[in-house]
Amino acid sequence: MKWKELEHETCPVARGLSVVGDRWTLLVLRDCFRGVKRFDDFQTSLGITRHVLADRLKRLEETGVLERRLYSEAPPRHEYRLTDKGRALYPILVSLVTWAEQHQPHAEAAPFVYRDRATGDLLDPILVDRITGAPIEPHRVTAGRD
Amino acid sequence: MKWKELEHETCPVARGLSVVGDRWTLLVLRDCFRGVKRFDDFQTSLGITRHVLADRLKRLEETGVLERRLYSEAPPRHEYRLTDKGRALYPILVSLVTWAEQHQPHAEAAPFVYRDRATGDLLDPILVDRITGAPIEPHRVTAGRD
DNA sequence: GCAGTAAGTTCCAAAAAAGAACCCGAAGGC
DNA sequence: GCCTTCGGGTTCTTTTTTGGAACTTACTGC
Repeated sequence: MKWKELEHETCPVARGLSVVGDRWTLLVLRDCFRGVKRFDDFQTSLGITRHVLADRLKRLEETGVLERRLYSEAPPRHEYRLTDKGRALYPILVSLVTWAEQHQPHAEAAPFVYRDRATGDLLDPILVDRITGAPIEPHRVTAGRD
Repeated sequence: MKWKELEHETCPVARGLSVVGDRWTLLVLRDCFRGVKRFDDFQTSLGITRHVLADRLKRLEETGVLERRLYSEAPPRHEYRLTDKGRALYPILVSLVTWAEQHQPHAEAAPFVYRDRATGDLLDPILVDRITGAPIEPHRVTAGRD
């Protein structure tokens, strides 16, 4: 199976990965959520080569995750912003961070945490059903097509 | 930045991706959650080359996500099972599936859904705080080190 | 008119993945 | 005994992707 063919797979994992399954893409998106918008800021923040960065930004724009907008006419300058589709990736990033902090911790760095912006309370992210609030765990659910 | 160096990054996104950020790894894990355990079953299910599959399984074992256990002495035969650390990746996979179904849908296939195994009710996975139940969204939270 | 800046491109070398064939140690059929 | 099959890999060779650095374009400020 080639990478390009993934986007037309019926499996939703494969379709998701066709957009964000690449080595750099989620790191680019992490920066987007941190407020990074410009090419050179991504580049210095990530240490990615300009070549690969240009390609990833183009793909993310093509898939509708980022929007490329002109913020200066002369000289032409662009910035990249998350679309609604892009912001909807947030739970994936938070789940990844939570997992990494718990199971792949860094030896020295202080723990990385999420807090409620209003109250400052520590948050403990967990996946539940929107209606019942029941936790979503492998042994409690079935996955499949309707 | 080289890929191998990612595992010692302080950023939790980078550390998480050092384990699951690869093209194939999450597809292998998808199969694990579906109950696939044997080398050849992964290979035919994924269409991955045997070479790359052997490498991914080895890495996943090394990082403690999968456990390789002998189920036959002669000839020696192994199977791969999720550890607790591996099962803890479930929210990432569910978040990815949910995002893909909503924003990257397949033209023809019936929708892919999660159901409560006991009641059969449709589930709508959402990330919330374990204590308060408040949804975790970019504009409501801050992310950083303690 | 020279240096600096933002956003890329281009070129070449190195690393990783694809694809296919091959290997090993049983076990089963005949 | 000999041949084939099966599970679980390893070894090739060829493409594709990355990495690294230099070059381009269109301004601005000094």
